[in-house]
Amino acid sequence: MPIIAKVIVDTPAMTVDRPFDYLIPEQWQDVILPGMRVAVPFGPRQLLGYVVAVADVTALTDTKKLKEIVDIFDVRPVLTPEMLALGEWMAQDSLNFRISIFQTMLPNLMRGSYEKYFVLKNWDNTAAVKLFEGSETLDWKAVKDSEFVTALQRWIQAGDIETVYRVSSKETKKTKRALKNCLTETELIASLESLGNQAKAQRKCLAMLLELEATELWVDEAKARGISDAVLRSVAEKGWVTIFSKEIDRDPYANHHFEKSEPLDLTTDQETVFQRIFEVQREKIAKTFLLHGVTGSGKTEVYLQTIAEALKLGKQAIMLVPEIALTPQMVERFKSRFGKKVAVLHSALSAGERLDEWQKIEREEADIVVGARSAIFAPLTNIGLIIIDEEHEATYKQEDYPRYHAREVALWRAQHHQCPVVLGSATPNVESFARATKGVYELLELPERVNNRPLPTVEIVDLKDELRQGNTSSFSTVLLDKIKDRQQKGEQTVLMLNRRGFASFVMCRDCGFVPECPNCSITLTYHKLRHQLKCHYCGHQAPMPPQCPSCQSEHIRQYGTGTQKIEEELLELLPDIRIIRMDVDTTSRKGAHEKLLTAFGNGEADILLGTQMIAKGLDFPNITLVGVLNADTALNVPDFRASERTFQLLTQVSGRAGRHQLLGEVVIQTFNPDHYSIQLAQYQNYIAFYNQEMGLRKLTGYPPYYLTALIQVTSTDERKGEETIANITGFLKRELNEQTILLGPTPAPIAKIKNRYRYQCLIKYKVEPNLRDVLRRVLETYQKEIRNGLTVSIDFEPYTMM
DNA sequence: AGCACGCCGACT
DNA sequence: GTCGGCGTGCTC
Repeated sequence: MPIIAKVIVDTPAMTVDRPFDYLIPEQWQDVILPGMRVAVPFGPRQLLGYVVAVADVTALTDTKKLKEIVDIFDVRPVLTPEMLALGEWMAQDSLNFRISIFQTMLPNLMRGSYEKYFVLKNWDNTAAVKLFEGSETLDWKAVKDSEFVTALQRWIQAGDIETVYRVSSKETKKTKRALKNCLTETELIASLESLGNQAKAQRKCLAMLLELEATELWVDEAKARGISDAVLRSVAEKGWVTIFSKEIDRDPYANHHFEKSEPLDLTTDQETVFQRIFEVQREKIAKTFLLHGVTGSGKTEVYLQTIAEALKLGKQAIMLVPEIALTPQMVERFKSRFGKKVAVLHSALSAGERLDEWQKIEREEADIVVGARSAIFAPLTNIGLIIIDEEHEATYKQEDYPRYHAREVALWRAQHHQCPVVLGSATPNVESFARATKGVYELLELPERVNNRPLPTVEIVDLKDELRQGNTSSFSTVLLDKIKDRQQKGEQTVLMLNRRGFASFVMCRDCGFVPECPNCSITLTYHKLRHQLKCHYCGHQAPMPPQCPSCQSEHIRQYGTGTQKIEEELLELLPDIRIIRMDVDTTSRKGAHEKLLTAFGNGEADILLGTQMIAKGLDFPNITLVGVLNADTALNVPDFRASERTFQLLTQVSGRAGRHQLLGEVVIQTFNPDHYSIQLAQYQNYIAFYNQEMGLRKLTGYPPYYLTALIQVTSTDERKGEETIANITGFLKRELNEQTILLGPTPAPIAKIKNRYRYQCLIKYKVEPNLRDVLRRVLETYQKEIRNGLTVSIDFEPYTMM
């Protein structure tokens, strides 16, 4: 009989990132299992914790220290043994805290909610009774900032009051009012006859109940049939029906109807790819495929059919898509093919909806999970296939704690379940493609668009020439002519404004002064709506100065371009053009994204104007022109992946044009027409891009030729930060191989955020078997410095180095 | 992360 | 003398 539970407690700190032993009270001795959530006393507090193991003995020498588990929150484990093992691996591999990992694996509502309150014990203490306002308890929050804190401390010492810490789960169920018929058919008829003539509404109600086959009915529905609340109350009073709250699942797609779709015929290429994946599915081995298919080559149909095979084999499947591509269009495709078997997880769900979807998976009511990054932790127990669409997308890497890459988690789970992983992309991550050429992954290709649709023709426009010809607008002559042409033909245009590394800022024309955030080393962004300057990192706001604060000149104005400004500019050039604008402003409301896309799909606009969010997943037959207004802003970012990102973005957005009957055209406007990432995007020539990029990576010593880890130090004290990063770099130099390259120490590209100075050092290495141990030692050393406003963080294979 | 414990300066 | 500041160590 296990009497000891090993528990990871809810405190994300290095010193407690290990299991603590607790006694299992007798009544729970065969109830508590690994993976369950419990409440445990931890120091003076009570915390939520995850049982990671049960045992007969404790390794603790002083067994008097053992405390008992005080509460349990689950009847069955919420974390499977697989998830516990995965969590352990993630903790070791990425130096994450175990508690943070477990919490990301589960819906937010399963986290603990904490209460602290006082209980009055001595009612003779009149001052206390007064403060408690005659009640037995007093909430800590109500007094924590008041002048009574010292008095309370005194009373605790005297034993007049006690502090109570309580942890509970936040889970709630959504309920809906329902009515239950308490009468038999004969009783119903009798009651009907007993009613007087004036009780027409009650008669109608009973008549309805008679017709009803079920004994229960939603109150909503009764109302819809013309039975009012008042009538329900009177029949309930007579005991004929009871009204109660019934738990329901929140189904975010409850009001959608999905047309059933059938598998499409596959092209020869699709068939070859499908068969190869299917072969491995039957063999039940862990193998990773890289599916390189040009835009419009029908990757999604292959996904759908391999998933169908997984189901036929009695298995389940996970399909990850970038958050931004988790559009209603995408969900529609899955729901219409697989119906109720699909669970969808994305950031637009409310906490309750997310919990319900999770539970639907846990109860094995869903066999297919479609979702963004964290859906890789879906509690499926019999996975037969994992697909990551647009595998090159940066959103698969979580950049804050716990740091993880969904691709790596997918590979781990595939190993556990012995099933294939399919990484799909038109523009694979350079590292992934390198692995495919080396045979670590198996390369599968879809080189042609379905129905032999040609790729769109791409024209590159040099904005320097436009300027020379005196065109200072955001639209080149070529692009504007083509837009006009489409408008006349009734075809549609997608315009993308690339916002990466780019925002509208303010500058003084006379002295060049640019307003910066006082807390962060970043230029302030101009917001037209409020006529304000805003910092995107700390939220600092300032009014737009009427004069230059530096030279008093009035020639201070906004530079750079936002979608709003583009919209105005275009309306000035083409007054009768209909534009739908998609950016953070117009899509922040729930469902707005879907609404705008539907409107565009219905032909309610000539132009869809947006930021990167429109580059993916759009599939409308009438789009024949794609314009990229500024292709190169992403090139100016200090990041070794800048070219790769630019190439990927341009290729993706170009792929939106001419996907169906009509031919597509693309216009790319740039100041760097000769840059290889732009040149090669013109022909969607991934292989040429890959080769060129690999040459550069080799020369500069970046992935995949080197592995990387980024150490970042932040400090409120500039000197201390500088000192610390220097010490760490020195330490690393001593501990690591001679061949390992250390870039730094240097200030981070954004040298200050929220008044914290930032420094970094990039480790580039080939073989470092002890790297994790060495870095763990670094973290341990500076762990106590957190108190002095210093943080040290480590990111393996970073995606952004800002 | 919190919280207690403990060691120093400035007050009744 | 003691109240309360915050540096340090511990939590099964």
